[in-house]
Amino acid sequence: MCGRYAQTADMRELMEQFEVSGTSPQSSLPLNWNIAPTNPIYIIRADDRTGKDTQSKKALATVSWGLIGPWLTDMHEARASQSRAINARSESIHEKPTFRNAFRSTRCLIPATGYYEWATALGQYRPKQPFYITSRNGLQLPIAGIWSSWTAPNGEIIETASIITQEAQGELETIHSRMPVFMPSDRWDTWLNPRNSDVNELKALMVVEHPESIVIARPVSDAVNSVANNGKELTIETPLGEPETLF
DNA sequence: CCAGACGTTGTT
DNA sequence: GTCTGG
DNA sequence: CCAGACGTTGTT
DNA sequence: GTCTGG
Repeated sequence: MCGRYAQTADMRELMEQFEVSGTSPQSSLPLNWNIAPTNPIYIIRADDRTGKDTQSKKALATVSWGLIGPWLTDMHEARASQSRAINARSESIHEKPTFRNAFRSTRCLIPATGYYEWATALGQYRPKQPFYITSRNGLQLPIAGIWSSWTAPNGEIIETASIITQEAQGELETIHSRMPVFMPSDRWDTWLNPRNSDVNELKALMVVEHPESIVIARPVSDAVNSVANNGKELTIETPLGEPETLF
């Protein structure tokens, strides 16, 4: 699922919606309607990693999309690892070597203006028909994620993040079998607090009744397929082509 | 013991 | 680094 | 996630 | 078919 998304808000807007009172990046990211794996992205995380901060202040940060296996030592392998670890299954995230440490200690929210989903071959839509999925209330989608820090051989510190997924529900199920985990605002502080490391409690936070009810999916053109394309037009609703094979 | 994986999605 | 498979 | 490459030697 | 790059 979520392998491409849009982030077209400025920092001020994100800091408002996510109540960021801690640190924030020195410079903002360019508006991007076609964010691809390994691209720079915004995340919201606890300002104080130790969890000693009782005010649970939140920070805005920029990281690279896709976690790096913590045992890796080679820059090239790290890059390859990132492309393969952009999504973490909520069902198994607590036991996967690539994700488990980050799940226990460094969770985050990944804000998305909207994300793209391509229809699967066996559904009711033309295979690869792209959809743009946004929040019904016009706010940013608060996607549950994890982040981690990796030190390259040359000493460079690379921070990365991955999106957590779950089984698709409701209407989204007709497009694709997976969807992101959306984190309700009343759970943000608990989710982000590094002191919370109980696997069962954390997994419970990812379970929401009718998570699909907060979003709406609209078909868009194939232009989004190529990462070379970028712009508001990628998100404009486009009529569906012939939905089924004619016989 | 050592070697090899370590991830997700979707699928003929 | 740590787990799984052989 | 999709698109595009998938190769070598020698060199303007 | 499978990997890399974006």
